Amino acid sequence: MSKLDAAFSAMADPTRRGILARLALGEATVAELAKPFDMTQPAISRHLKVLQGAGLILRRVEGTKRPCRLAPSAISEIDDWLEMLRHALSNNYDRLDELLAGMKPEK
Amino acid sequence: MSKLDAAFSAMADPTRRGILARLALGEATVAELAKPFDMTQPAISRHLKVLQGAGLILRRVEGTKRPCRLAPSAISEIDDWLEMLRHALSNNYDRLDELLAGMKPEK
DNA sequence: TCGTTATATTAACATATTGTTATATAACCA
DNA sequence: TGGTTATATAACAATATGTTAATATAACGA
Repeated sequence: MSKLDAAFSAMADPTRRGILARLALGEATVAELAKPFDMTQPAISRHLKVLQGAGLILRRVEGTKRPCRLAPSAISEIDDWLEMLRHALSNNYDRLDELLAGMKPEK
Repeated sequence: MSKLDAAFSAMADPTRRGILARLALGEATVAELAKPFDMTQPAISRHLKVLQGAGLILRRVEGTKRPCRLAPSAISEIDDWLEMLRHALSNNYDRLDELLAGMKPEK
């Protein structure tokens, strides 16, 4: 699985986006991250594994705790790829299409 | 499924990203989109359905053809959400990260 | 050491996704 | 008309994903 596959796929889950949103406020432990969700701790652990595998979060060891935080380079690959679409959409590549679509005689 | 779920999930597949990349160059029919992939036409049709469901592409009817193009608002919701992470990552909200990183009271 | 806390791992299961083939629909063209 | 082209849908198998429950590991505190 490519890095982009993993990153987009990880972001596709609302629980995981919730976790990322929480981490945007700062570091948090697994228990802290699990709190807001109506979900078991193992489920959260697996979501964290997915986020880590996608390079979106980093973890450290502090006693029995494993605080998580956003990976500094988290969204760079995603952003790079989206830049291609952004460019296509901001320039008038698609305007010509729209124009042609509008001019086509209806049946 | 939320809009964001659908959008991220749609982008998580390399075939669908390939289709989007092709559409960034301009409108294309289903057959044209299917060409580069070692995959049957029905499989491509389903990928297109996923992309359309996620609001990433638009389609029109032209005879027996169904040309596809990027939806103008394609990545806006994704971008909005990523902006939150971008902001969290650019500002050093995580003071602990800052401490661990350099121990410098830089400003 | 013993019990508690924090987290990870495994097993079992249901659901979703992705691909295939076969067939349907609908417009075009001779 | 009838045949071809362009695309969609149905049915199915294989695989992936997400959840819970049960258990394991590992560090803390008394």
